[in-house]
Order: sequence, then structure tokens, then C-alpha cells
Amino acid sequence: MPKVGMEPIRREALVNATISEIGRVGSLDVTVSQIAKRAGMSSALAHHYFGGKDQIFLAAMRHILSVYGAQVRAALLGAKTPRDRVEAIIRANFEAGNFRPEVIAAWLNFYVLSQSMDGARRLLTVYQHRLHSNLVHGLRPILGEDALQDAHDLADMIAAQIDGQFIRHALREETPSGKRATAQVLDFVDAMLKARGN
Amino acid sequence: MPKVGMEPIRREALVNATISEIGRVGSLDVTVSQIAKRAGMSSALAHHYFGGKDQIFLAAMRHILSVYGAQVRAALLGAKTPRDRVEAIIRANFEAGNFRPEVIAAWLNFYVLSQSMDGARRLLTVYQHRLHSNLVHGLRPILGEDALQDAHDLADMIAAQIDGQFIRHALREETPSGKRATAQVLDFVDAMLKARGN
Amino acid sequence: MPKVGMEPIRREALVNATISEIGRVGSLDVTVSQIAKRAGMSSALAHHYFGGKDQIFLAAMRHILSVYGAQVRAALLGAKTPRDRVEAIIRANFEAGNFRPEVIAAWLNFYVLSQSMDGARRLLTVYQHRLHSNLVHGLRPILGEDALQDAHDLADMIAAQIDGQFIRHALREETPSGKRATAQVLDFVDAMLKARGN
Amino acid sequence: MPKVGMEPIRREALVNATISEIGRVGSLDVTVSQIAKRAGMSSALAHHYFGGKDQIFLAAMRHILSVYGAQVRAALLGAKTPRDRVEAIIRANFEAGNFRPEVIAAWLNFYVLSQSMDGARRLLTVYQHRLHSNLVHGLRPILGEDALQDAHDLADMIAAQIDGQFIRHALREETPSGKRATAQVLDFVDAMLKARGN
DNA sequence: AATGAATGAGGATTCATTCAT
DNA sequence: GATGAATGAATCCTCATTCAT
Repeated sequence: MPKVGMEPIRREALVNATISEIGRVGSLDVTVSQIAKRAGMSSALAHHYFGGKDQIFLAAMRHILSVYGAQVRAALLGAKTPRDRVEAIIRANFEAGNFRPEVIAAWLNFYVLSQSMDGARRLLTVYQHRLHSNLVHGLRPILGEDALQDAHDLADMIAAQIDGQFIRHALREETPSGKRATAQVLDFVDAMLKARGN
Repeated sequence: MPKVGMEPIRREALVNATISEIGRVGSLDVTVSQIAKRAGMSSALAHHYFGGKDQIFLAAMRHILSVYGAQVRAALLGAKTPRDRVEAIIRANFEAGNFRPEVIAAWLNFYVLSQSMDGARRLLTVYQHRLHSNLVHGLRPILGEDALQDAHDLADMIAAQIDGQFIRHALREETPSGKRATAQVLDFVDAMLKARGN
Repeated sequence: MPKVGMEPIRREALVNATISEIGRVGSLDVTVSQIAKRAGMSSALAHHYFGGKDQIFLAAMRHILSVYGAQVRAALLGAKTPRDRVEAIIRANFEAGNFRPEVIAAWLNFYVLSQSMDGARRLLTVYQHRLHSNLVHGLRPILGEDALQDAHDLADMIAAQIDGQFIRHALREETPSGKRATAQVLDFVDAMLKARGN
Repeated sequence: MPKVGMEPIRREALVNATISEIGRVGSLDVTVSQIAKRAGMSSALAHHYFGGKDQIFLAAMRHILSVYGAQVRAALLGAKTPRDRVEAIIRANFEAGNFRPEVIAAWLNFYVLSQSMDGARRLLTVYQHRLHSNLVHGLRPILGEDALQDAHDLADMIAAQIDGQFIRHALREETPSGKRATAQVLDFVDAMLKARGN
């Protein structure tokens, strides 16, 4: 058994275990012991590496958001047209990595956590802003440069539609279908653009 | 001091206190003592009336949903056309009674609670179904009787948009604007209907 | 079993138990559970009444100091001459209530606690000042009104001698003899006064 | 990096770190990790060299007492008369090496430790006895060979006065003045001897 | 109807200590 | 010689819940 360089391994295991446990229980009422046990270590070690429960939650949240962020960036790389960009962003939200039951459950719980924990709120806000500006960036060329307010409004609505899709799946037992969610949001975007004459 | 007929008064006080406390704290990590204190009684009495914390939460949830249900029903009374019906349903969601910070916070928390508490999930499911069928009922005449699947899809999307509006406001410090939320959802519905040629 | 008005009873029991346990163990490494057990209740109740371990310690310290303060006041009542006053103060320190092994042990531990806990330090400082000014008050008429500095110095030395007597007894197994301690301090005071021509 | 002969260096570093940490915190609630960190090594190594926390404390105590012992011996070398001897012993107590805030704090804490740890008590007792017999040795020629009991009593009182001076300084923020402490104890001794006609 | 009293169960966190490398 | 890794055992504190009055 190797005894050096365990830190990143342990941290990753704990982050994954945290998401799994939150997904399993369906709430943040998860003990450090449960998390540590699932990650295959003692709760003392979890504290040793993260300092406390809050930090563990924060790390798990950061992980989810960074995986998501990476997917968005990757998706944007292949986008040629503004329309492609918007579509890529939307698709990234419902990709396999994000749109799994346990991740959806964790995501919803982190939303709640952000209401009471400053660090979590900051994290979430950053990602919301990024999503928003990415969307606006894609929408402006389509709507016309002078329709800035409209781009912001539409970006808000798309973001709401994405969040809405997530939350709708948080309570379903069935395996969430990223395909259908994507289709609905894209359908929605098309209708909005068409209604605006684009 | 009257000692009789206190029950409904106490229950109501506790339900309101529960929503307030959840709103204040921003999570379900609210103690029975906190709730009872805000309601002006001992925690023992809270237990006496509700039997336990879960029941208190359930009652608060039921209260929120029933106020909401009443508003939908009231709104539907004045609706003449199918379009009116859809609009009425949407408006009801963002009416003053529902769309207050503490209620939004509580609502989000109850969504989470539904992931781990059967009674809560049932309650929520009932209301989601009701919203869905109300929407379908309004949409079918507009979309045409043979577009049933389309009506279901659109109802889903509208519901998602509504949820999305709620969740977007859960983290904002500003007083939520029911007006703007309503406008966005209606804008969205119009676009969808227009895109479908209605 | 009476179920009302328990608070003062419980608090007193806890304070006594705290002193006993500190005396028994000989250090502040005493758990709330140990204290509570000796006081005949659950540790949860101890927390309920005091809020935390620090408050329990503080209450015990306050108790010791206030018993001591009362003894000083009582002793001063019967003092006619300045010399009587000084002697009364000294005697009060070694009276039965204070000069018991467990109280001596607790006293020493509280001295240490005062190095790290602000509340404890304040408490102790107040009593040190009171002792000092009581002594000065008694000494000035004896030493002459213009020998103020001398009175302060002598008061310091008497206080040191008293503390020294306590600490010397903190490690002895034998039952401490208040009589001998008193005699030594008085002998010391007499010598000091005599040396100064009084 | 030399890997041999580290032991004495490490031990000394740990002993000093222990005294510093106890002085800093003001109590024995100091973790081995804190001590080791200040000594510039891992806590595992501290255990390796001392076997356990108790041994570390004991070593630190032994260090303080042996420095003190050396100072007494050195002071006694230059003493010609019995009076000189007594004075030398007293001066040694308040010399720079001992009478520093952190050492005073540690000393007080070790006094407490002696109440619960046998090894510590033995150590302390040995030094108390040595101080006592040194004092008696100096006092007997002064008081007269037949005043043995008186010599013992006076030695006790001097020891108490010294301890009292230490404890009085344990709570002060100001830098302790060895000069003033020495002066007071000597003043006290002079008065006692004078009162006895010497 | 109402509450102060009381507790068992549990959870976050700390820490001395051990061990493999 | 030296340390990061790891944990069991505690300890403080909280809280839902019960009960006697």
C-alpha cells in the first residue's frame, strides 16, 4: 500500500462520496462519517484533509460546477455560428456527466445551501453569471447588436428553463433523459427567436 | 384567557412561524424550538399539536400549496377563453401571496424535502399534476384537439419555466418582481403558440 | 417529585459538582459528563442550564470567590481596630469554607484558567483588587497616612504570602491546617509592622 | 544534512517549544502537534523522541527546574556569610532565566500538572525539599542552632512568599520585575529576622 | 391547555498515538 | 532519522421528543 501522495486521491474520493451520499439521501443531512465511510476512510481523515464539513460540501459543489464548466467550454470549441454557440451551451447542461440523478439531487441541494452559506452562494453566482454572459454572447449577433436588453431577457429565460428542467427531474424516479430536456429547451429557444423574427 | 378553541390558532401560528423561520435561515435546519418560539409557545406544545417535526413541515407545505391552489382556482373563475385560462394559471403563481422571499425560500426547501420524505413528495406530486392538467386543459383548445402530445410538452415547458423563475429568485437579495416573472413566462407562451401557428 | 423551580437547585448542584470534580482530578480536564453525573443529571441538562462548559467553570469560580467574599465581609463586621481589620481579612482566607483540599485545588486551577479565559481573568482581578484595597484600608492607619506607598507594598506582600500558603497546600496530601497558615501570615505581618516601628 | 547526533538537538528544541507554547496558550491544553510545529518537526518525531505527551511535559518541567537549580548553586558559590546564602537563594528565584512570563506561566501550569501526574509531583517535591533545606541551612546559624523549628517555619514562609510572588505575576500583562520581587522578599526576610532579634 | 424539566441519541471535531515507508 | 497517513476514542454540544405537573 502506497503511503505517500494520498491527498489528491483522498480528496477526490471524498468529493465523489459526498455527491453520492447527498444523492442517495436526497438532502444535506449527511454525516461526515457517512461520507468518509463511503469514501473508504475514517471521518477523522476527512476532517484532516478538508478541515470541516462545510469545506467538504464546498469542494463537492466546486467539483460539480467545474465539470460542468469544462463541458461548456468543450462544447463551445466546436461551435461555428452564434446559433451553434447557444445550442452548445444548452446541450452541455444536459450531458451525461451532469444530468445524472445523484448530480441533479446534489445540484438542487447546493442551490439550497447557497441560501445559508456564503461560500456556496459566491460559487453559484459566479457560474450563473458565466452562463448568462455566455448566452448573451451567443444571442446578440442573432438578435441584432441594438437588442441588448432583449438578449439579457432571453438569456434569463433560457437559464430559467434550464433550471426548471433540472428541478423537474429532481423528483422523478425515472432516469432523467438529457435528450428530451435538451430538445425542449432548444424548441423553446427556436420559438423565441422565431417570434422575434430571427 | 380562553383555553378552548386554541387549536386552530396555534396550528396556524406554527405553520406561519415555520415558513418564516425556513425563510429566515434559508434551510430546513430549523429547530422545533425556534419555530415554537416565533409562534409564541413552547416546543412541547408544538409537538402536542403536530406530533412531530415532520408533521409541522408537512403542514407548512400543505399551507403553501393550498394557498397557491386557492389562488389558481380564483383566477380561473374569471377566465373566459382558453388563453385566459392559461394566463390565469401563470399569473396565480407569481401573485403576492406566493412570490414573497420567505415563501420562495420555503418552497425551494420543500422541493428538497420531497427528495427524502414521502409525505412531502406526494403532496408536491399532486400539485404538479394539478398544474399540468390545468395547463393542458387550457392549451388543448388552442393547439387543437389532436395535438395532445404537444399540449403535454408545452405544459411541461411552462411548468419548468415557472419553476425556473422561482429558483432564480431564491438566491437574489432584491425583492422578487412577480410582474417581470409573469411577463417573461407569458412572453414565452406567446412565442411558443405563435411558433406553432396559434 | 417536584418538577418546578429546579433551576437554582440544578445550578447549585452543578457548581458543587464542578468544584468536587476539579478537586478530585486535580485539573480542569474534567468532562461535562463527569460533572453532570456527579450532580445527578444528564450532561444535556448541564448544557441546558449553563450554555456550555466555560460558563460552568465560570459559575464555579464565581461561587468560590463569592463565598470567600462573604466571609471577608462577615469577618470585617466584628473588627474594631485597624489591626483587627487586617487580621480579619487574613483569617477569612483560611476559614473552613475556603481552605479545604478540593477548594484549594479548584482555586489553583482557576488561577490557571485565568491565563487563557478572559471572563475568568476579570473575575479574579476584581477579587485581587478588592483584597488589596481592603488590606490597604486596614494598613494605612497603622503605618501612618503619609506612608501610602508602603501600605501598598505591604498589602502586596501579604497577598503574596496568602497565595503562597494556598499553593503550598495544593500539593500536600495532608489535610491543610488553616490554623497554621493563619498563624504564619499573622506572624509575618507582625514582624513587618514591628520592623517599621509599629 | 547531518543525520546523526540529532537527538539532543531535537529534544532541546522540543523542550523549549513546550515551554513557549504553554506560555503562549496559558494552559496545558497544548497539542503535541503545536509543540512539534514550533520545534520545527513532525509530531510523530516528537513521539519518537519522548514516547508520549506526558514525557514531553515532564522533560520541560525538568528543564525549568534544573536551570533553576543551577542558578541556585551558582549563586551559593559566591556566598560568604549565612545571610549571603539566604539572599543568594532568594535572588536566584527571580533571575532573568526564571522570571520570564512564559516560564512563570509554565511553572504555574506544572504546579497544576503535579496535582494529577505522579512524575510531575515527584519532581516538584524534590525541588521544594531542596529549596527548603537550603534555606534552613542558611537560617540556622542566624537564628541560633537551637531554633530549629523556627528555621523550618521561616523557611516555609520564605518559600511561600516566593511562590506568592510568582503566582502574582502569572496574571499580569506587564513584564515581571525580578528586582522588585527580590526586594520584597528580602525586605520580608529582614523584618522577620529583626523581629526575632537578629 | 400548556410548559419546564429531562434525556438519549447522534454528530462535528480534536488529538494522541501508531505505522508504513 | 523522519514524516505523511491514518484512526479510535473521546468530548462538547444540539435537538427531537417525552413526561409530570
